Amino acid sequence: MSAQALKGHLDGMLLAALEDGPRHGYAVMEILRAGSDGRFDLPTGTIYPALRRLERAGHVRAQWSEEGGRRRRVYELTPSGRRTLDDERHAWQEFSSAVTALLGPHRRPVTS
Amino acid sequence: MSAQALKGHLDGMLLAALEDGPRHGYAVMEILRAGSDGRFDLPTGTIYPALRRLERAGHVRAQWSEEGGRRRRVYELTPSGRRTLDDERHAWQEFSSAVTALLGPHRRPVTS
DNA sequence: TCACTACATGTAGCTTTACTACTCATACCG
DNA sequence: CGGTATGAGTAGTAAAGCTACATGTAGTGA
Repeated sequence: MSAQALKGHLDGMLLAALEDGPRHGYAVMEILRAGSDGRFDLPTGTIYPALRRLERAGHVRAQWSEEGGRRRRVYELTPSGRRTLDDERHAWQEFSSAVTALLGPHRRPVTS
Repeated sequence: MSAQALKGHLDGMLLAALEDGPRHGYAVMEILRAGSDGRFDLPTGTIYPALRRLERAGHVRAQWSEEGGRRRRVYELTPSGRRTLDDERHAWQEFSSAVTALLGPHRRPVTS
């Protein structure tokens, strides 16, 4: 995976990981890793700042929780986050179909 | 389309636009615009530097041509460029299927 | 003739965003 | 007691597309 491939597509995936209920950062990380067959094995330096960004943007709400001596920051979608997720899904559809069309299948020269 | 969405995916599309024969920058720009139904209407400040980058990387070869008082820089794929295009196609498959899986379809709550 | 648009190429500086490389802390397992 | 998994974070860097410009020719309509 190219170093820049993720740019602009991470937020949507983070929001999607929170869609089915509140999750803490580490769990979101796992969801991305498992849900991509290990392809998105993102460093903590990517995921935590990204979640902070979403918080600042008002798309998620965060809350500290202590459970079994384990300090966790649990994130939850806001209504704005749900709307944004819808938008991101739509944008991804548009974007990916355009790239797929342009990249096209490899047309090998006819070898009749 | 998000400002960063293209990051890391442009090179492949540029190479693909050159696959069927040499093209000059402006023509490549048109191919991207037309082939994406107007979604990738990229500014010249994006396309020309990107082509230079591919040239420096050895993926395309460039040549000036004068035709009807029109000064054009014509780009052509190198063997390395063709290999890279194959790689980019493969990477795009991997990437887009992973994103699609994670973004997922919107599962609305059952409304029985 | 004049203005506007399409064609054609380019650069300098900005911005965004993911990554690298760290720090800190607890729980668990051998 | 040492290593790994869990859990959160920051500072600084690099990549790459975008904005806003400059430059020039050709064609078209008023």
